[in-house]
Amino acid sequence: MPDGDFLGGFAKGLKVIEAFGENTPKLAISDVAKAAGLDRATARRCLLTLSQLGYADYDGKFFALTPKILRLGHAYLSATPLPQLVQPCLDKLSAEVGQSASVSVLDATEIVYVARASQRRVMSINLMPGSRLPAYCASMGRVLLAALGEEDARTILNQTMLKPFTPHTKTEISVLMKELTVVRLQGFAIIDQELELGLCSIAVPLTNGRGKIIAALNIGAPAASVPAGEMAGRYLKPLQAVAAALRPILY
Amino acid sequence: MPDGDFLGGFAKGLKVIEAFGENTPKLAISDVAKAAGLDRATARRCLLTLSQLGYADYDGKFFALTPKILRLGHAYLSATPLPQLVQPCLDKLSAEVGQSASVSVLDATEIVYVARASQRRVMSINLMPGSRLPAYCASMGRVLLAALGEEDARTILNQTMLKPFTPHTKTEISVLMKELTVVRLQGFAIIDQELELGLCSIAVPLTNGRGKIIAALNIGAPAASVPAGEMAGRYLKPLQAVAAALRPILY
DNA sequence: GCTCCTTGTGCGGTATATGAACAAATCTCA
DNA sequence: TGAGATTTGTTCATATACCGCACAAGGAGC
Repeated sequence: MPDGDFLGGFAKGLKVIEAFGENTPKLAISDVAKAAGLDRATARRCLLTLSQLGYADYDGKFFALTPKILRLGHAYLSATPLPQLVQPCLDKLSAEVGQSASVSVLDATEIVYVARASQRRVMSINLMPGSRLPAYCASMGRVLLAALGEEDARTILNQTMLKPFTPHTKTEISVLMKELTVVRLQGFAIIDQELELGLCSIAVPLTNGRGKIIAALNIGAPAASVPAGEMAGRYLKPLQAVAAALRPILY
Repeated sequence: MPDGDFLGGFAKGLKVIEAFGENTPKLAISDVAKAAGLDRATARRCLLTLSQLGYADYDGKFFALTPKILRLGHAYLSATPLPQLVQPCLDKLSAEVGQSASVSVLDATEIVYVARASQRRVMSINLMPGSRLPAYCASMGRVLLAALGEEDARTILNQTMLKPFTPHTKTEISVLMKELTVVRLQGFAIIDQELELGLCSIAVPLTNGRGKIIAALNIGAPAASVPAGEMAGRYLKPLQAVAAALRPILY
């Protein structure tokens, strides 16, 4: 069924790149074929192409991506206005409150960090632009899901593997939906150690000049020094000030 | 001429993604075709495919990449051991000396940041994992070029657009080659405002367990607070300590 | 209204995907 | 250790989908 304007070969190649995930730096042809759901012959040609273009290395047995592959993602970060516009504000905010600050957008069920100013590390995972977290248990995720409206948010939650990262993680759709309503009303979201023990965070939406919510802004802090109850008191105003300052320059 | 194992279509698709560069967040079909050197019909099919897969947005006139495209590059950062292994050391180093520290690798004529711990911002450009700088005028670039050996380094310099970013930038191949010899002998490189006025940096190579240089590690500091002459005295030992600590765990 | 530039669309020739069959390596278990 | 079993990599023929050209249609600018 030739869709006319859909290039199956290209799509398969992209799947091959995505086959290289978290814990799989080096993959054999069959591994890739399995991970991407492709025929081994097809996977092989994609990999050899990547290798010839310098996007992958091949030692005769395993393929591994090269740093050149970063060009693809970096095309977005350097081309899109959002990361560039918010970075200076993020730096200032982070220095002001002495905690890490980040901006992220929604991609399906995950939030994607597009800019970040990190203070001392409090999380076990290392976040950077391009990093992803499940939306349902991240403060920015809650804000962005709330912005979608009831129905769309529920659709996304239904697609999500709701797994408890800590004993505090909320994993029931009804509970999460109620939480989203609260977030929508109060205009911010607070996460108390739902993603990682010892970590609290608070997020507000970033709206563009026309009032559309296009991203979220947050501050994360160690629960030991800033209990969840104090997050709003300490950080809500600075966050809202930055959001207000950014509004006119965002599109 | 069917190369047997090379997928032209896939290669073209990747070129289309790379067409979205620095100052071109939104591109029309013809723009992409021109930038990537493709037929308009081909560019159009690639773009529509990207759009159908969710990697790009199409408003009927312009295409723009979506955050989903970051999955491609992030596959590398999260899959490759190097960034993960060095990040903790980088954080410690950065906190210790109170300056930004980074690790990068070489990709053709450019260095690519694979990990970074940033202190207050001193550069006008915002560096993050995936960012690129020309190798010839960056301290880590000098280290990595020196590691290549005379001949390969010269080849790369010949491919490079040697442009003076500041009055201090060295742009003559003979001068640069001599500089590389010095770097090779002394085991580190210092850049004094060659990339940006007011910025000095010092870099050392990172070797793996078998003695091969696989990356470079640097510290950048404002020239105002740390003149170039003091860079080595202050930062060389900490850098070398980190490099030595990393050696056994790098492969 | 005219031109120039851009976009959308069919069509033929050609390169590419497919799946099975073969070869080579790796594993398993005596 | 060695032979069979299993997985893996590669090759090949054919049906198919893709490439690029040329033409038609839609806007933009003057």
